[in-house]
Amino acid sequence: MGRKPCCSKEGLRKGTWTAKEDKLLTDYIKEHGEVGWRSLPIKAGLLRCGKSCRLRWVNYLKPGIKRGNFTPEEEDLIIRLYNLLGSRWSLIAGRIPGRTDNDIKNYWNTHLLKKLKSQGLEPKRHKSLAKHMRRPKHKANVSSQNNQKSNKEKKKRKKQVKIEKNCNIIEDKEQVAKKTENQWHTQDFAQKISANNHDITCSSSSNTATLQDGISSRAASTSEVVNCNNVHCSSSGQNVEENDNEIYEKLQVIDELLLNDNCLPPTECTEFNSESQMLLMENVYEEYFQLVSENSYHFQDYAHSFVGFSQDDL
DNA sequence: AAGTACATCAACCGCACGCAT
DNA sequence: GATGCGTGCGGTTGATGTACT
Repeated sequence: MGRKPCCSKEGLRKGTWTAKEDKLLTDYIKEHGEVGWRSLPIKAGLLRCGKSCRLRWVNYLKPGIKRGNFTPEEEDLIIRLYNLLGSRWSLIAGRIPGRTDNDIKNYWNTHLLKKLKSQGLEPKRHKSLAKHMRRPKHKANVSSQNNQKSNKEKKKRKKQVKIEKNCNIIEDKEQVAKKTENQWHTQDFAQKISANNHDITCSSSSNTATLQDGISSRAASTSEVVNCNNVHCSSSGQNVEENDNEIYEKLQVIDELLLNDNCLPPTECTEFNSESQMLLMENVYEEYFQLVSENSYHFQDYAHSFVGFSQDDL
């Protein structure tokens, strides 16, 4: 059965937003928060689709959004992240405070792509990465958690079977990939990540609890692929400060990998030949970005030292 | 000044996913 | 398990601005 449209199109305005509409939307969200986009336009007195409202807020009206030119540091970071993640703009945006995915996507398509082409450094598209795209999990509310417990158990098992299947496929492709000319490039990088795998696989704190399951299963599958068995999980009982330190250290490890030229795949090798290594990196960075987004409050100083953003930017 | 080509970026669209029923 | 809803994502479009002839 086909899906209904997100909202009735009849009588709704399209195109550029007026100052009056912006004010209505901003005032409503300031009072009620970012909830219920579907019903928001009616409640706020807007003749707009809920999706349109969300987009306007997220990309333009939301406080903290940076306007204006990108700095060379931001450019550099975007290029590096694109090389690693492909066109996963939301993940890239999550690493660049104040910039939206739409902004970065536009900037990439209109500026950076041309710039790189003119330098003969046109990056290859990461179609295979997009294929494996996964969005971060929503946090379930308390009442629904109990109802879904049994379903979760079933899904967990299903997921495990799927992971095991994927591992077999990945191992086969791994063997093929090992025969390629660029083997040493990707292997070297993957080894560096796997060497630090024990540092970035698992943690638990109140706000990373939903991450635990995903990380554990992913870590198990990826560590199998690269023959790294140092998966361990810290359990509850740690205080918040210890967890913060732990996460902080993990971020440092990954940032080092991200920013150290010696650890990055060479620019001429932007398309990873081994799917398993690609998946490994994807998982590592997904965990990384989740950690950043879920703990951004704790790492303002760290972000500041990292790319020179001021605390006001965060 | 008028017409055209090109550049920019806000906004739209279709799809995928998680969750609820 | 099937279905529908709400949301978020990436790709694309089109309105507007700017440069050029």
